[in-house]
Amino acid sequence: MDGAAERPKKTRKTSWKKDPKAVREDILTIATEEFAAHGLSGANINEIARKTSTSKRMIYYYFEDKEGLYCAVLERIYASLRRSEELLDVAGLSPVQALRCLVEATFEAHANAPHFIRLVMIENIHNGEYLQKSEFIPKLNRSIIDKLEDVCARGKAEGVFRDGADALELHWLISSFSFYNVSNRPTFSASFGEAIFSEQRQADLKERATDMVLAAVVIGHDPKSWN
Amino acid sequence: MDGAAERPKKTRKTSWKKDPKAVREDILTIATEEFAAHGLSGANINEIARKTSTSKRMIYYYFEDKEGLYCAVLERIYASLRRSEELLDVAGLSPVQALRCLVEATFEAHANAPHFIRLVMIENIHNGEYLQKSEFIPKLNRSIIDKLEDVCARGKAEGVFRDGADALELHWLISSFSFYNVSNRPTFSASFGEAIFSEQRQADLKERATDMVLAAVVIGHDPKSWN
DNA sequence: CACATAATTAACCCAGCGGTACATTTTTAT
DNA sequence: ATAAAAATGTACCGCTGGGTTAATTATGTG
Repeated sequence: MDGAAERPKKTRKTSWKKDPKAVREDILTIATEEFAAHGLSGANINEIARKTSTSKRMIYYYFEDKEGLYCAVLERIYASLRRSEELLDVAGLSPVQALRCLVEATFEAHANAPHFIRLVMIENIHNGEYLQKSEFIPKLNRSIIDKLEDVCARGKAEGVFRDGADALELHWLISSFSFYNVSNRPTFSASFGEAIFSEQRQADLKERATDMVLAAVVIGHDPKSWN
Repeated sequence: MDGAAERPKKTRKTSWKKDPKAVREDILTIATEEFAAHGLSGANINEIARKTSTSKRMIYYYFEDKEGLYCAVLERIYASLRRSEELLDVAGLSPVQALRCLVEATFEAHANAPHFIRLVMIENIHNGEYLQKSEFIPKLNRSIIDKLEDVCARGKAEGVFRDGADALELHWLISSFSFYNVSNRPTFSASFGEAIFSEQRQADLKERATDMVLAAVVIGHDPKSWN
């Protein structure tokens, strides 16, 4: 009706700071929570923006689009977990003790990184297509394999590990129960109760699983002889 | 302009069959694929309807809303997998052979049920909230635990299994690598290559993992004595 | 200080998608 | 037969949410 009233008064904030690095980090931190909580399609850009100390526009400014933001989140959390793996030093331990240490550390690291677990689950739902695009992710993962290979080699040299002991297979195995223990807790609890997720039972499980990994590589018994 | 033309000719199909059961099943089959492929929020009702031989209206008629459809899909696939577990009969085997058989069957069942795996992953992303609502799911899961308990009891009675052998822990362990092997294949491949997913390596892995489970329960070696 | 450029804000757009209204047709019960 | 109930089709709606436009302010550089 009133033509003059159409143009609203542009009463903007007249002053604000600039801090690109902090803004980027802020967005990534919030986005990590939201993607971990709701998945790629489930997460809401408006909601992420709202929880941020900045605006939606900045998300698109820095990350292009929703997928770009998701990729950045994924790479960041992968890098942070792998970096913590690199800190492990088992060079001074005997092969058996070194392996024991690696298994326990992996189990605990997974238990303490729920966001990482959830994001990896989500990425698997998407068939790993975003991880595949990433160039530097494969390089990151060498560290843990290198450590396991070293331990295997030493164990074989000392005559305590069987010849077939393989670093990649060990990693597959160790990761599997460490990951599953966190990732599938909801459905496992729903089916079988929460008992095994008590602190005590988790410690038991960790020990049992560790023993088992050792049993898989240490010479001294022959599963084929059992019946 | 033309008032008379507003009302379109209702040239409907003048005859069609009714088959409620088939329509319901058709919807569930398509919905299973779509939810497994795209997740709860990622799946699209219009798309599901399009792939169905019926209309969107029928989805809401039978399943109330998107969540209702998702729950129905989840219960259906859970039931089908558990039903196949019940067919396993290891009562005639020795405890060691029975356990071996159960582990291998579980590993293979998971490898051959990608939709189930993906839906469970998705349900875990949603913290198992829909599974918790279900009344008959917990009952379904008794079967496999019962079998493991029976095997454990027999193994202990015969003096071949250690005293601490626990059915639930065993199930946790067996499920973990069986599930992870399928669920995390995309990210694992992206990080470490596809090598271990070849047919041959999978068979090796299955055997190795089975040996390990046995090592965890069979008396005859002592992990604590290793160093 | 001037000016280009980087960073930021506010307001808006619009397609896609979950969900519904209502008419219509088949089946079933009496 | 006939009416009630179950099953189905068509068209539509409103809002959510990813993405954009354009203006504005801070910052670095010669």
